[in-house]
Amino acid sequence: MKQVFFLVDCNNFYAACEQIFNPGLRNKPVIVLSNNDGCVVARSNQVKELGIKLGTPVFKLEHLIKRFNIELLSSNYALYADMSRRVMKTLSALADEIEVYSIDEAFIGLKTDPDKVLAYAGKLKKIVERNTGISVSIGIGQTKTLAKIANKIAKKQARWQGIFDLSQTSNMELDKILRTIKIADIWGIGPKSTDWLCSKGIKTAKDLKHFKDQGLLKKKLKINGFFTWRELWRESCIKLQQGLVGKKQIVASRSFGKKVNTLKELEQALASYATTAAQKMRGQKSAAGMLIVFLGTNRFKVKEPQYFNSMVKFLQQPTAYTPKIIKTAFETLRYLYRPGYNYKKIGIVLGNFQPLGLAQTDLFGQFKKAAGRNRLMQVVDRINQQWGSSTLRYAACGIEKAWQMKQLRKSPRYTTSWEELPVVKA
DNA sequence: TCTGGGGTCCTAGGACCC
DNA sequence: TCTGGGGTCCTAGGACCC
Repeated sequence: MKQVFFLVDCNNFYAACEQIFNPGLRNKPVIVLSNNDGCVVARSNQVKELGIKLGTPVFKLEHLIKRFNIELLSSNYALYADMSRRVMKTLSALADEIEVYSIDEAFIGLKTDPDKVLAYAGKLKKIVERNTGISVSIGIGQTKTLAKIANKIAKKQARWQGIFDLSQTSNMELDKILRTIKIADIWGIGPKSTDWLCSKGIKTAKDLKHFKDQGLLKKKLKINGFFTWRELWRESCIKLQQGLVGKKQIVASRSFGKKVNTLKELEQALASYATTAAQKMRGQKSAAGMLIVFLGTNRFKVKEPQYFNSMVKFLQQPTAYTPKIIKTAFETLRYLYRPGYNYKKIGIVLGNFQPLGLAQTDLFGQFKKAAGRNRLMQVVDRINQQWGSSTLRYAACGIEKAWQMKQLRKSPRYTTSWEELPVVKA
């Protein structure tokens, strides 16, 4: 019995979600766009083959889009979140230890006989695909870092059919494979570390593994980089994080779909994001002890005057009451606002969480008031959950919302809205 | 015209206390 | 009047992830 990690990663997740519910999109080049329909966040295989990179602004792709008849879609997070939940639920039923790592990835930890590893991975893959329609790739290794690397290989090299195992390779074979992995493709090694390592002549995962000066490594890449190095030697340092972990902070922010320069419009947008963030926070049963408001101009317009700023505000009483959060955010915004700029973005961060309902209060009267407010918020959340997210709104969020982001190509919420269920024509 | 959004963790340095 | 060092907490900034 030995400990192995499986990294299960959905293939082209957002594009795949769209293709499941719209068969006309299958086997076609599909791009899913970021908010405001700005740049590429997901691609179907056909688009990857065209060499289109993640993050490319869509206006740079006009010619390719026409030439190859690429389908463009706005991102539809309600759909992706629901599909993710289905995938993770299926995996959880098949695994003792699971860490949901991102919307489309999960680590699974297992103690097993080496000869059963591949069969188990095959079972995971088959059942997820059958239950959800989403195809996955699985990488296996004695550490999370190696499982990540194995997953890359499973995805890239078709002959492995979506499953690649590094847990049973000999040390010599492992080094041979690590030689083919570029330093920038290692989990935990970002652009800064890549630059530094390359300047030292370290270009592949094998080079890093055999780098001798551990002291220097620790000094430059810090403790996490050192863990990465040890994980390449099959020593597990980064543990599985199981269970539902509440967020430590919650951010809501968007770029505007049009020019915004009045305080009034900024307030409306801020109130809307504060509402979203507060609702999310109550979903994890937290109350905020702090909030940050930030705003800024469009950094790509180099000829326009630029302004970025943010401010932290601590709340004497942690609160989950949306009107209080909006009010505090407005006070903060008034300090930050400068007239005469074209603003591109505003946002709010909630943090310093305390469990909802346990918030300390100094006066009995305050306590009673807080209980009433919690009940009110529960009712609002439940109504919005059942009847659509904007059934009950705050007047501060505005009615017209000219600043709202552009999403001209959004698919229906097939799985989360009764009005938008897919209909099968007989 | 058009360039995403939402997170976590680590560390250095300052403030403060004893 | 002189003189010290250790510990903790907080915060801002950096780096990284999907």
